[in-house]
Amino acid sequence: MSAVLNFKSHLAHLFAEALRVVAPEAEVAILIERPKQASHGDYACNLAMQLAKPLRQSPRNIAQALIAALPASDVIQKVEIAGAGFINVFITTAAKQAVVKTVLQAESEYGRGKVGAGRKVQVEFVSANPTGPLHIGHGRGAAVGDCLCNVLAASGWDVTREFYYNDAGAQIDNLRSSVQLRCQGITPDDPSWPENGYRGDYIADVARSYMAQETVEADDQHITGKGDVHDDEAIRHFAVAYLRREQDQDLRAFRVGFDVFSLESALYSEGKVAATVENLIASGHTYEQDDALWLRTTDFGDDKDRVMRKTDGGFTYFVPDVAYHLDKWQRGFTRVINEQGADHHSTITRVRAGLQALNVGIPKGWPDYVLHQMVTVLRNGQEVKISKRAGSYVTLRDLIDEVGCDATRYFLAARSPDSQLVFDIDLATSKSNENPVYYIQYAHARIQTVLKQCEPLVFGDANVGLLDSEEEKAVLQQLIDYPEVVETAAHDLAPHLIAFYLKDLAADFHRYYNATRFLVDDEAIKLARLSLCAATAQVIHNGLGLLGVNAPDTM
RNA sequence: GUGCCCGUAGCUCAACCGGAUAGAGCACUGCCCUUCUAAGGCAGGGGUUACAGGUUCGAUUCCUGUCGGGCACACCA
Repeated sequence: MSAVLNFKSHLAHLFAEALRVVAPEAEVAILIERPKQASHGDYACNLAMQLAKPLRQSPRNIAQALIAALPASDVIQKVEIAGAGFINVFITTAAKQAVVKTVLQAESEYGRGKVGAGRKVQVEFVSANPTGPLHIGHGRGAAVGDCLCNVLAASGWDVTREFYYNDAGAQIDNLRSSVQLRCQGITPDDPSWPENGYRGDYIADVARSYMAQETVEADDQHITGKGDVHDDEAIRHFAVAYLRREQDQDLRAFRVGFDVFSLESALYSEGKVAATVENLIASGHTYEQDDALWLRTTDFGDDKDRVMRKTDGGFTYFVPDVAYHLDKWQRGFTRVINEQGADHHSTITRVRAGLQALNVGIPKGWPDYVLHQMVTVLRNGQEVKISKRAGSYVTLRDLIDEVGCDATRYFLAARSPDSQLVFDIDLATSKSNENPVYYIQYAHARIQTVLKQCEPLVFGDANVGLLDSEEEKAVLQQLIDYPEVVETAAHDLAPHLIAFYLKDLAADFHRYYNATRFLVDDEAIKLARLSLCAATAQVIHNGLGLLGVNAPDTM
């Protein structure tokens, strides 16, 4: 039996052959697509319409010639010309049925591809400042970033997940002074509370813990509170460790892990910031003005030059950022993707400009960025304003506790990062049935229940040729599509495509389930149907795995 | 004012980097459980794809402009 399952690329090759015969000179892209309507076949090619102009012939005539030149293939049942000149291809049912055995043999490997070819890619995401708990915006970054990593890994990339801590700036000093004031019993409603001090209750928790001389564990370090109200350095050290621990715990509860944690403070202590500044000066793209050092970012597409070293001698934040990205490059990551909130988009130009100015062979558009738009939270039909300073926000921890990890991850990852997201807490909790994640998980659970009643099952003997109802063909086609969906999600850096796909697969399965009885007397039919069920469950399992969502056996 | 993202059914979103009659869910109406999980399925109504032009065989998709929403435009991070 022919093992061709990637019909799209198979057909593309066939049409390329036909094109060489019909119009060897033509330079057109061969595009095979899935028609929306079943009557238009399984796959369609628009080559004839594209060739109409250069060949000065009618599309239908060209289509006729292309079909005549199309090499034979045992997966093609028939080819038709339709509409203005579409070439519609129908795949034999037998070729589609083969997917069942392929899935059952490959198991969790089904859908994994080799496009990445083992190349290294580093994905930086979350990268929250250690100045407070993770909020829902970080949650979106965590969900999107983690799924993106999973999808890239499934496409054959060697993925490194990295978290960058801005632990060395003005906001850290802010944190320190806020904690210090709390240690002294001063609260945010006191008139002496600084304008930009952190007001959240968690600051009081940090202060209490510090004064009680508790020990926190973060990043393999044990830090014990000194209890000394006047030791700035000890307070800063403890507060950062305390909040990092909180973030680590939240991320673990969200099932997100990292391979590497990078610290901004380390870039300073290891001299990487100083070295980067020296190299930028040596590059000739800097100048002194008004007692400050400027980088001529306008040489690289920025709309104005940027200060590197302030009049007070400190560096602006993007200088360590450039040093950090140079470090990524020197670690051998020719591909880097930064997943961030859209409120950081102005940094892109500056970081890239700094890297270009260094002139060390870094490509112009490096690194890549995936920016997710802002998340609005609705509670009781009202928007919850997120403000870290005012201390009002919805934490990731709240969401995990109230909504659950599965639903939260799905909700936050199931939308294009380019779109703003409205997270309605009441909808996600009180009416959790409406959440599509349950719809998908339910399909998986239903299958497991059915399979459990017939164990042990040996699908090797299953006659998949018996699967030819409309509902069965729809499910088969979905299973065939899965590897391509994974590949597209990785290529487009669009993990939400997995979520949409799973919803469609679940819908086709539920339709099949309602229309068909599996546990029938005819053993051959029963085994064939159960093999399709098992293959469907496998793909749901694999897809949900990419989203970091569980595939439960019972609900 | 400048840059980036978005605008599709009453609501939340799709439409495979230009394709054929723009699709789901929620909500609304009516059906389907003595048999595998009804957290499910079937049927019905609901649209000038914000607006106006342009590009071409063909536009929700690309280009220009207008309107509307969000984000960012520091010697803050």
